[in-house]
Formats: sequence, structure tokens, C-alpha cells
Amino acid sequence: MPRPPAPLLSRERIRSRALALVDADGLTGLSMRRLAAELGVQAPSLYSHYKTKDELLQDIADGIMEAVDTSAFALDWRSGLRTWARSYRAALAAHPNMVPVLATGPARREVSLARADAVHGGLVAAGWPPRYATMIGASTKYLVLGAAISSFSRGFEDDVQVYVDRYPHLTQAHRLREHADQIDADSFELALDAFLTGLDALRATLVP
Amino acid sequence: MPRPPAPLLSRERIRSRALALVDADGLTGLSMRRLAAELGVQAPSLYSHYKTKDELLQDIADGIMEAVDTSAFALDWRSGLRTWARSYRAALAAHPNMVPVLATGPARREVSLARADAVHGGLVAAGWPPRYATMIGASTKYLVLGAAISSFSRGFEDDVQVYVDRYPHLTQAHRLREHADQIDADSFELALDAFLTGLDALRATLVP
DNA sequence: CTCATAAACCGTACGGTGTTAGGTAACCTG
DNA sequence: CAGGTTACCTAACACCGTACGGTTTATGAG
Repeated sequence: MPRPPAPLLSRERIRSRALALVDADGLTGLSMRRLAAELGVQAPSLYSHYKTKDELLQDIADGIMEAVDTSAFALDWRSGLRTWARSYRAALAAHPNMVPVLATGPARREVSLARADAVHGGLVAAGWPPRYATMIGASTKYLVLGAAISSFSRGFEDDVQVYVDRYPHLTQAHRLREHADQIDADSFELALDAFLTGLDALRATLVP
Repeated sequence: MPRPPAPLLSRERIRSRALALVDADGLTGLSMRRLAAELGVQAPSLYSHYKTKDELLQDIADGIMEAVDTSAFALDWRSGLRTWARSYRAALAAHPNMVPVLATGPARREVSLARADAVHGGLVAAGWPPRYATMIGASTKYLVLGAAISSFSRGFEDDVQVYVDRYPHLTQAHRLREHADQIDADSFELALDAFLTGLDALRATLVP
């Protein structure tokens, strides 16, 4: 079968099917052959649309980053940071298997850069010294990516009983195993709150 | 060559050589064949010592986690948390390529569990309600793992000039490119400080 | 001291991976 | 309508993790 009358593939079709595969079966569940098969096509055909598998993954990552919201910096830096962090975390939590790609991939992605610029700009506009704006942006990113990748719910295996007697202090945590998602969400909010409170205090020492 | 008079391999020899490979060339730089070659041996021979490649990686991860220090909880929870977070971050920063394994791997590793138990226990002993101890432990881990995996220094590529004019607010950050490691360290300290300050405030509302 | 067993190496091989090369026919531009 | 580009194909390369079985040697039991 040579070039078909109507294209069978498109970057968008490939990307969305690939993301579905990753969501369902993890990063290792995505292979070019398997993806091609799901699209009713042979593996090398994908290379007419993406130069490498990594380019495909980065493109998917770009799509995920578009859900991140930095608009609230128009209000004030606190809301800006909060909205940014929450939407960022939500975007990652929607596709947890993609987090390693998002986290380790280069920041050259257009979308990431635009977001970083908005954050930095918003903080500077609110009166933070540029150096602090950089650090606050980085710190918040730490929190978000850390929460996404080391999510509590992924931390424990299914057979819980093993640990319980060996590590008595963890009992409580294990008992809450099924509420792990809630723990994750609560921990993130706690961290964000504490962090912002701390920033307020810091700011007071900077701008008396 | 059958069983040699003196063993050519040992778990320790394999593990340390494997870690050296990962440190030098990243996770993708570690293959069983290549590792075996470096040890003067054939790939399948490694399977006499490790059941799978993943078991090897988890063993390496265990070794890294041993450098994490939770002893300072004996003093007070603030020092405990600080020392834990710093030593944890340092351990990861020493082997940044291993971070994805450390972050996504199961928490069933003996060493990780012992650490988590110490943290939880330390916080509870200091008067934090168990539920908060869990969240504070998780939050701190977010910070550490996020800092390790999304390290600022890895965020930007070498050819910097491309972005500078497109994203004016980032100029400052880029100028500091070569100080990226310092930015990482400073951002982490800032985040940790702010977080702890916020926890103090939170504790004041809990224990009046 | 013998003898069975387990251990630690080897070579071979299977099924998978990302990717390249070259072929063919349909599309798009001149 | 000619010619180049495009989007598919098949075949193949170089790798990957690892299962299998063979060979010898160390080890532990009687």
C-alpha cells in the first residue's frame, strides 16, 4: 500500500492515541510498533510525522502543559502562584505516567517557556527582586513536580500488611492507604499554604 | 569458561560499576551487555547475582538512600526535618540520573521505609498529630524529589540566545546560567525555609 | 574422602525495541 | 500535464532484557 488517497495518520491522531496508551499502560506500554498497530498502520509510517519517538513524547508533553494557567498573576502574586501551582499539579495528575518526561525533558518547549516567563514576570511585577522571582518559580516547580512524581498513592504496594508490624509509626499511613489520593491532595495544599505563608514572612523582611 | 576458581563477580562489584555507568551516561547508558563488558564478563552471567535489571537498579537505589540522615529528629522536629531534607537532597544530587528510579520506584525498599518511619515517628513524638506528620513527611519529600528531578540546571539547553529575545523576563535567569547549580541550591533552601516558617505558623494554630 | 548439589560462568537464542533504507503510488505545485 | 514531495509499505539493522542448557568448580553432607 503506497500513499493512501486520504491520509491515515496525523500528528494529532498519533499524539492522542499515544497519550491514551501511556495513560493506560505506562511509558513502557508505548512502543512505536504497538502504537502503529492501534492506528492500523506499520511502525515506520509514524516517522513520516515524527522524527523520533522522543519528539512525539515532547509533543505530548507540550499538549499537557497547555492546561497550565498563569493568568491569575494579573490579580496578585499570591493568587498567581496558587493558581499556577494548582493547575500545574492538576495537569500532571491527569497523566501521571507522563510526569518523568515532563520533569526531565528540556525546558525548551515553547509552552513551558511561556509559562516560566509569565511566572517570573508576574512576580517581578509584584515587586519581588528578579533573583527571588527565579527562586520562587523554581521552588514552586519543585513542589509541583515532586508531588506529581512521588505521589503518595504510588509509594506503597498492595500487600500492606508486611510493613505494618515492622514499622509501627507507619501504621496510620497504611490504614489510610485507600485515601492515598486524598492524602496527596491534602499534603500538596498544606505544602503550598506553608510555602506561601513563609514567602509572606520573607517578603516582610525584604520590603519593610 | 565454566565456573571460575575465584568468583569474577559480586553484587557489590556489579552495583558500583552499574552506578558509575549511570552517573556517566544516564539511565539509557546502562545495559546489561555493556555493564557485563565493563566487568569482563558475558551479559547473562549477571543474572547469577541479580534476577532482573530492575532488581539491580533497586539495589543501587537502596545504597543511595543509606546516605539519608534522619537522626536529627532526636533534637527537635525542625532540625530533624531540615537535616533529613538536606541529606536527602544531597544524596539525590550526587546521582541525578538515578532520580527517576528513586522517585517512581516502590517504597518497599527497606531503607526508604526505615527513613519514612523515623520521620513520621519524629514528628509525632514532637507533638504533631499523626495525620499532619504524614502530610508533612509527604510534603517534604515532594520538595526534595522535585528539586532533584527538575533541577534548574537541567532545565535549559546550551544554546541560550534563542530564548532571550523571545522571553524578556527570563533574561536574568539565563544570564545566571553558569550559576545554575547555585540557583538550585538557593531555591531549595528558600523553599525549605519558607516551608518551615509556614509550618511554625500552622503549629501555632494547632497548639495554642 | 566421596559424592551430590548448588553456584558461576559460558554460548545460543527468542522476542522485543527504535530506527533507517528503499520502493511505490497518490497528492500538490509549477 | 510534468515533477517533486509525501505518506504509506516491506525488509532489515543493531540493539535490548533475559530464558535455557551446558560445563566446571566450589561447597557441604554422610
